[in-house]
Amino acid sequence: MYENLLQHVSRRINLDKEEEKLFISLLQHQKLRKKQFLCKEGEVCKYSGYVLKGCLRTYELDEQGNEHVLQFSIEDWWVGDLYSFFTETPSRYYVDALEPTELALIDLASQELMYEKIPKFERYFRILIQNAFIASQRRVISAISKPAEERYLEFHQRYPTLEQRIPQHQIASYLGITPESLSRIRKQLSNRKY
Amino acid sequence: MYENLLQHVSRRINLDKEEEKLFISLLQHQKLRKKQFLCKEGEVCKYSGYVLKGCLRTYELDEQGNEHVLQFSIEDWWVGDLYSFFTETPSRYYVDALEPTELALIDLASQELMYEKIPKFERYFRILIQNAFIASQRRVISAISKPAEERYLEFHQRYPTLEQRIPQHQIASYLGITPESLSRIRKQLSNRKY
DNA sequence: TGTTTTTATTGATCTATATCAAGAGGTACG
DNA sequence: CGTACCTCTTGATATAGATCAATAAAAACA
Repeated sequence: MYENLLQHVSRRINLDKEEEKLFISLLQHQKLRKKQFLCKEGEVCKYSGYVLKGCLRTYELDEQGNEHVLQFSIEDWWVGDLYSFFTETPSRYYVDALEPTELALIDLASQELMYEKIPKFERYFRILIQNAFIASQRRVISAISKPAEERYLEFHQRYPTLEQRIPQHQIASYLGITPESLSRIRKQLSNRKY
Repeated sequence: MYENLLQHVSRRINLDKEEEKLFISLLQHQKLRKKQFLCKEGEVCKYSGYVLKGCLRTYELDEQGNEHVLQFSIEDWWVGDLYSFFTETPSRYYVDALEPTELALIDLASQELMYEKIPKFERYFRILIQNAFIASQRRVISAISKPAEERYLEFHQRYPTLEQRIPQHQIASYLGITPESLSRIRKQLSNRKY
């Protein structure tokens, strides 16, 4: 059931069988149907989740009620609001399922237990967060410096599989443009190709 | 000389005297004059730097030769291109000093030695990077969903001291707008106050 | 299978911000 | 001390992308 997750860990650090067992024992399995929430704004995000199957989105709702997608999470990614999770304060984000989804959840106490019992777990998460941070910084640069078409092309090239699975208007939201604009951009690009 | 840095570390993890000594022994002290570079695009970023004094900026240069500021780093922040540093690949960013600056540098081999000898160092950097990641995600949301004036106000409120030290056109670049626009936004705001 | 909901497209118009151009203080420096 | 060069401001105009509105196709659903 957790083969992928254990492999994901073992690509970064080496766990012996005992350690693997401890880790697994701390996980909870959860299924979400489409549109179900992993967590909501105003609630403490109690879990970090490893996506076993499916796809989720993390988004913020602004005062006018518009959704702004912070990220998509598919198989073999961790999902959750890190800030809310670690500080146990109310989250500013919603996380919901775009597809039927299965997760391996870990709560804060368990995560801290892991850090204590198996210090190299710090390394595992340090590496993951470091990569996420690097990617986030690149997205900042894109967002502040590049026109919509270029941002779309970057997304298209970096996440070709995501683009298949996810409705266009969600991608538009991730890119910071309206669905109408993305539709026009795609049209222009496909005209230009021929 | 490194009191602030040691305090910075000790607020996150506990080091004994021996460990502190090892850490300090791996640091190199560097001074930069205004406009000098810590690293440049195309070069491997050999060091992570802890800012002892001064202020730096990390920026990207686009094809048209425009600078886009990714971040400012003042006292008690770490600076450098994490991706280039850890992968030892050429950086896409420039890092230079906006003021006369002093840094405590650590190279990759030393950092890895620290991780090996004092595993809790993983924790120290995991916590720092986690906080940086959280902040970066918030900036993404701002950049893709909020108008320039609001982004400026957020910056103004979050980094009031930075705004004093840094030329306005650098802040404009950080916000993803032109210096002209920032000038007009500030004018409007100051008119509205009275 | 018919009905509702979601998703994508297209057109007309509007607006926030960019661009281009000029000038004016400040500050650094030869 | 004067000359260069940063830095900021202001005005005129241009434009990328938003908004509003309508339609239609596709998917979900009962």
